[in-house]
Amino acid sequence: MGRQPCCDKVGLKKGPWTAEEDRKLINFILTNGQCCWRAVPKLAGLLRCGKSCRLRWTNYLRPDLKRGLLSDYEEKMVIDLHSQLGNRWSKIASHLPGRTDNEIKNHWNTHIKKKLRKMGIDPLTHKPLSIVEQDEEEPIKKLQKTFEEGPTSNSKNMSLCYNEQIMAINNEYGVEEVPLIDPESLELICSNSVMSSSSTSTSSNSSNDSSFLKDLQFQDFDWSDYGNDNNNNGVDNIIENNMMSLLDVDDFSNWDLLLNDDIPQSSSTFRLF
DNA sequence: AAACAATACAACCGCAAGGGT
DNA sequence: AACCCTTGCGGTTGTATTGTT
Repeated sequence: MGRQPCCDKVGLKKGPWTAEEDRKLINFILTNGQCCWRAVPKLAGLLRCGKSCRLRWTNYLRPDLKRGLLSDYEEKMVIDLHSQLGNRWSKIASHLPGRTDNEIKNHWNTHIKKKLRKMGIDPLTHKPLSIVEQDEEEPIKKLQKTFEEGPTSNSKNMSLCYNEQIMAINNEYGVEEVPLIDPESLELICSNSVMSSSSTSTSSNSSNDSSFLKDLQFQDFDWSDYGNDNNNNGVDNIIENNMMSLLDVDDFSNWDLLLNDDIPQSSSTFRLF
């Protein structure tokens, strides 16, 4: 028995959203609020599945979203939170108002990972790469030892593929991607982490001390009630109680642009409440 | 100027959690 | 308890853009 698809995919559109589709979705959400995403495409006149609509709204069209690159402060927060929470992007995103889990995940994979590696930090463990490298060199050392121990029944074959095996190990561990540590930058990192830990009473490891996270808490923009009501009164409640959250937005210029076939690219002009 | 490669990010996919019946 | 449905999450892919040769 196969899994039931989230929606009937026959005839549904995939790929990038058009301005017209965005306009339809925004108009629908503005009029009706968020409810039962499965029904949204039909009601909004979209040839998309509900899941796609939800993602488009939460990751791109929501009025409280910031656009543009993460600031240095936000980036530092992401790194600190990631060291404590790991790849729990939604949890990390909850500490960064106006940023989505998807956005943070993408930024992590494209920018922060590289930055950390350049700084000599392993993005996975948040430890200096020298420690990681020592561990990673073990398989290569073992292999070298095997070859140094003299001929065996299959040494001929092994010698033929020694380089390939080294390459395989390097590929597996990404050694070629790992730059040597610049002692200066490492020192800088360490001193920074000492400073941050002394100022926030935490270290960068996975300690349970939550004071650091408390320090990082922003005033939340509360969407929790918005659209979580799935009963029949949901829409009315949403419109009555929560749509003001949307309508309190003090500058609709971005949406005006969008509704005029111009997708907003610049940073958010929406106010958080 | 064209072709190719690298990068950034939007969008998709599958799975799991949670709530309702 | 079992099933169904919706939503949320994290990993992955696809594609547009930018950089390089």
